[in-house]
Amino acid sequence: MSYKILLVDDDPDILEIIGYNLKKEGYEIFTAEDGFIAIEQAKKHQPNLIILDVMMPNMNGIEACTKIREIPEMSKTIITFLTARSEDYSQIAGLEAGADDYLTKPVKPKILLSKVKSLLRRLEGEKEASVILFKGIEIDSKKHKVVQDGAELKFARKEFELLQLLFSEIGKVFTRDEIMNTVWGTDVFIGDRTIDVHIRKLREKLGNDIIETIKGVGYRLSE
Amino acid sequence: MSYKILLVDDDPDILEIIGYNLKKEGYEIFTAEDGFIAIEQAKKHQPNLIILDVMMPNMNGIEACTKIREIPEMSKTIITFLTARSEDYSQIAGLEAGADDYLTKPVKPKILLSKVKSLLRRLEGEKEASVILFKGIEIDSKKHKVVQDGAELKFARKEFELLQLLFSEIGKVFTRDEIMNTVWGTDVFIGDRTIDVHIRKLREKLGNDIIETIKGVGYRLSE
DNA sequence: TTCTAATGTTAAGGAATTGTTAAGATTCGT
DNA sequence: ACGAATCTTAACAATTCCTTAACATTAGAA
Repeated sequence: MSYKILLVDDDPDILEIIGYNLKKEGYEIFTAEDGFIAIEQAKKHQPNLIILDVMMPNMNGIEACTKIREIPEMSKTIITFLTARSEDYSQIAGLEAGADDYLTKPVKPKILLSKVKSLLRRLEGEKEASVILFKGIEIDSKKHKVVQDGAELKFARKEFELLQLLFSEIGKVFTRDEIMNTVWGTDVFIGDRTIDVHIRKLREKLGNDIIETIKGVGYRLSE
Repeated sequence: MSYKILLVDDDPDILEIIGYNLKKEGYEIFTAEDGFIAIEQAKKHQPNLIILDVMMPNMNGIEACTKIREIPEMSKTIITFLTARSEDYSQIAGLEAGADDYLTKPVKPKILLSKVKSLLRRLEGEKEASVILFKGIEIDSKKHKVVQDGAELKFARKEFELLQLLFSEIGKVFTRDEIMNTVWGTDVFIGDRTIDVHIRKLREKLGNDIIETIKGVGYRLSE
């Protein structure tokens, strides 16, 4: 299996150089030029490793790291910082924000590669995913797999993301706004009925007594 | 607040190693060497997280987990299993016994720590669990759920908002103006009877001795 | 007590929200 | 680039909720 790596730096040259070296080794590379894009990309691609520049416009690396760590599916992702010098400050703040390691600029390709390899080795023994079980439904977010009473059900991406959201806090009511912001993102505008349609698809597959409508409020899993 | 963690394993070395790493992070650690002791310890210390070895003499981890889950005060406790890899069955059996996650041996300290942190992060959100309890009525605003003596009652949106308002300050008299402004907003004009009708709906569902009318003033919960 | 303003009750119509369906648009994998 | 899967939209149906109006009842002042 090829690992996915997300590179985040505001300097396109660095993205280019590091990206080139990592691609050559067979990794799948995504890039982002600031913290906001990084978070989007992280959600979208669920990388195994994120290399995050500390100093960036908009949202700096430490903030971005904190935000990414708040995403449940991202708890197993390894995050490493990229700092100009090995400043004490960034090491401490970075590690507290949930980073696993840090690299210093300028990055030498050989060092980078051995570091990346050693970081990813950690994942080898760790393939298991966070599994949620509720009402005979088992959701494995890493494997993108849902099993109900022993039988596997197939869900398309948006469906699965919606499902994950609802299962992330069993019984909580998720408003349409929350659903939109989480599943579709804050900058996408979709019609009113789109969410209904996806809810319907979920009910079609899971049965009608799993997802409850709270009219005027939102949807929740019925306990 | 420091979290309490209960470690359960029949191998004292593992208790020692994991315990050391977690203590270093500021967690309060308790240990047990088999399922029976684990249950005692759990009752005594009410830990936030239990890390439970599956294979143990006397009582194995799955049985222990089931028993612990039966203790009402322990319903919010997070339980995670510790398994030697490749025992697939224990994953399924474990999750059905009520575990939230599982770790595989051998455990690497950094992975353990990030896992523990991410598991405990779940509790953060639940802490502000906006649940009010009064006269056998439980209101959970996050879940938009009302339970009276174990049975769930359904409330439409406006009803629920009105209910929340009354329960927000038990015993306080809320004037019609206050109710209007809070539940309907300042720019909506509704007739005189609308509030009465909603109050009536609440009484219909909750019983007549919960909400009191103070004529000429407003409504309140009767203490 | 009597009278009056305030509140209680009921059912019905309309408003707002959600459900359903199928077709067109988009994305994805090969 | 093509077909298949997925996503979005729009039109309409179904449902639930909110409000109102008309009338009944009650509490408290005179």
